[in-house]
Amino acid sequence: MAMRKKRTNDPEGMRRRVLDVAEEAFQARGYHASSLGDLMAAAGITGGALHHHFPTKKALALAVIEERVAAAVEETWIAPVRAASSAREGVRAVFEAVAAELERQGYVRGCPLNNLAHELSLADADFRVALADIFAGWRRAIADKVRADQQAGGEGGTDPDRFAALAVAVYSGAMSMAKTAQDAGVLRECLKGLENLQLSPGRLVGKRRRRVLQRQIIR
Amino acid sequence: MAMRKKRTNDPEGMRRRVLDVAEEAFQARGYHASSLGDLMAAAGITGGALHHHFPTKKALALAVIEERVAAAVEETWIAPVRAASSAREGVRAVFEAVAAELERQGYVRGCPLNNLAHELSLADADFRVALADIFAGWRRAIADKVRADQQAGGEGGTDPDRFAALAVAVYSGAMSMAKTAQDAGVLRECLKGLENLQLSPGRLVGKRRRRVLQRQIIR
DNA sequence: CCAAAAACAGGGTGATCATCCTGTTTATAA
DNA sequence: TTATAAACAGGATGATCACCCTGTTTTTGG
Repeated sequence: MAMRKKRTNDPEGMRRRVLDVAEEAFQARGYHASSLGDLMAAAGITGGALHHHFPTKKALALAVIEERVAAAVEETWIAPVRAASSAREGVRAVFEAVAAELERQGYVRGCPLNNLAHELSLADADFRVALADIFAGWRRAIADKVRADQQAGGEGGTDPDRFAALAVAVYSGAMSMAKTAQDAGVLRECLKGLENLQLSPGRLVGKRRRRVLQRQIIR
Repeated sequence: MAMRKKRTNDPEGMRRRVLDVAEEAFQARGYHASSLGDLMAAAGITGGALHHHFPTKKALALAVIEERVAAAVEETWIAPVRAASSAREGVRAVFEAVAAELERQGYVRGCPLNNLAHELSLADADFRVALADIFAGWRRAIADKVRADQQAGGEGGTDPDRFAALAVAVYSGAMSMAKTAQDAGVLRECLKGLENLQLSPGRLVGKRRRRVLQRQIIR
């Protein structure tokens, strides 16, 4: 009697399921608190399959960062800001949408990028660079939108890079507090502050100073 | 021949040394990445001594949060803001001082409170509450200073709670980026934005809404 | 059709980790 | 002085973890 297929090889699907589970676990419990055994059980896969697609836990986390976290920032922040009528309106809309979503679901897991950035930036240089690149792209998208507004005649008194840094900082910090308090209200509070924000133009004396610190990853 | 003292019991000193190395390790590597073996070796103590003062790792972390992290926020933020000529000046001075210190030491370890908040808030309710209390005290100190400024005739158009939330959020978020980029420049960039901040008064229609989300700690 | 590689299964392994336990030394109180 | 508790020493233990290895099944390329 002929044996039926015991397995259906589906490498893309398998890889996607692993990333799904890992993204979820790293967001909810963090990198170190998520064991590969947990992930294997949650994804319903074996150690051999996991090791085939991601030889180490670090490789898996790097894939989560570069593919999933970056995509989440793109979807949640960059695309909406680009599509908005202005940078200010885009930032406002994202804050509003995130606050509404958090209140709807009833708990706050925090920002995926900031969550991993805090846990992994000092642990490994590859992690740190990957995460820093996402922050940079996030800020650049907002600053570019401000510059586009200025080309269109608006936002005369706003320094694009400064506004972008402030928007990302306020969101990151507000989300940190919201997660710790399990209360999304601080997001709305901070949004109101940002809405009333007036930014004087950056003084144009010389290029913006940028002092990169010497790297030193501890132990 | 008489045996000399083999040991000098010093419970306070022992406890302090454990907290010293734990504070340092949790800040540099995080809670889960710091093993009790590492801490014992760094502090030069035995397992028996550690277990005597802190029966579990969680108890040790809780002590670090309640005694050391809270004290760090008090020393770095609350006391300087209270002593400043105004809330705005206090916030400015702290940003400036922290940025200068980071540039001096050449690397960025991030904010102790935010570091632990991100890793532990969702992991354990006791951790979360202890960390949320520190955030609350931090914001309250700044808001109180704004109210004092208003009693003295200044800051007429600023909502105290809103300004405090924004200041803490900007600092937390800027520090997150500074840590990930290993570059303190974003702190100065965000400070400039805060300096030019104008906050319209909060509308006084009714009490400030505060919607506390139902608790749901994952797994 | 037939190798060769890719995809997956599943048990093993050494290391690490938090906690516990028994015993010894030091301080305290009666 | 003496009993009692606190303070510390140091090894034991069971669980967990990331990674590896061998073998089997499926797909692919010639």
